[in-house]
Amino acid sequence: MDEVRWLEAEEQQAWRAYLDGTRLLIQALDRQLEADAGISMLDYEVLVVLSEAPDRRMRMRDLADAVLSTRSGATRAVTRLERLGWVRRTECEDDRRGTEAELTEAGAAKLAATAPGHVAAVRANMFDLLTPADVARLRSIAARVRDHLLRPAP
Amino acid sequence: MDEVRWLEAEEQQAWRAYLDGTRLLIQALDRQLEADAGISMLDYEVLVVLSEAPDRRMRMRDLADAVLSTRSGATRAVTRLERLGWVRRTECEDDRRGTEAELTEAGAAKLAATAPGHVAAVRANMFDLLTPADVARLRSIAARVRDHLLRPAP
DNA sequence: TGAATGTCGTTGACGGCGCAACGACCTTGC
DNA sequence: GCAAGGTCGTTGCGCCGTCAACGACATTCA
Repeated sequence: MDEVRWLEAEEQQAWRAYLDGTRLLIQALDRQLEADAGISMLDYEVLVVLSEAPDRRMRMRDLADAVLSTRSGATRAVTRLERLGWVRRTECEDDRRGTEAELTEAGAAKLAATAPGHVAAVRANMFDLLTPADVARLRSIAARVRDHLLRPAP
Repeated sequence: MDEVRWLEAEEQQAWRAYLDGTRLLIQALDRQLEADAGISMLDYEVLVVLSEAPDRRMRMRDLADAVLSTRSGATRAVTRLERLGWVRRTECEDDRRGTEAELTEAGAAKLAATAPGHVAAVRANMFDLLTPADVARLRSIAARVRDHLLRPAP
């Protein structure tokens, strides 16, 4: 191990602020969703991803990848959402191992009812604090980090 | 509820990239710490916070606040770290309800051994991808979000 | 064709975390 | 001085997530 390149003061502060700000933000959004819709953030993301998929359906594997979770995470999320009636399971036609998750009408309605409050919270705690230039820069930064870490298994 | 101000395309992309990039980054750092030091990110933060405290000791309540966790989270983290010998519990002198957590010599050594790898990972997955202007902007953005959400109970 | 290898989704075991409730202790206000 | 109410740290409970292992099925390749 060579000698260590520690973080500069500016980097240190950026890192702490990023860590703390992110944690607080996610917590706040999770609470908002839990309180207003009785749903977790992962569950919400599953609904969003499904709602944007062709025919509102997706294979479990693709769903897991889309929400950056594991297969077992997807299984359990879909099981929860299925119990609530927002999602339905069907078998794949071309691959008899496969299962597809499909957004139900009730699920689409739930999402439509939940989205405004969530978006409002995202605005209030994030975008209302940012200038357009901030947003552009943040998008660029976050995309770089994401793509860097996504390269191994895209 | 008035009509909804949805996210602009640019905001939408920034938001998704931020969410995904953050999740991947935290995962990567957590894995690195787990693999190289057998320690979680919260545990690592506890060690860092303690190492920077006067006399390397802190009350449980302050510790919980410092790592943005709950009292129970702090209790369990300290219990874990105590079992490993990195942290020691002592009673408060002026408040007989209180408990203080103190970083041991072994804990300080552990932190010194762990920090270089962690910092390297933070660099590799984040700051090496950023220009100085990016860092300054990120710091500003994150600080705004953090302070906004910290106001209710500082 | 058929065996070896890989992938799919699920499950059991395990651990982390928040919530609520608890006993112990402190503080306030009369 | 003391009762009422607040705060401290801990713990039982339940939820959620990952990991490892599994049976079922697909794919590959000789």
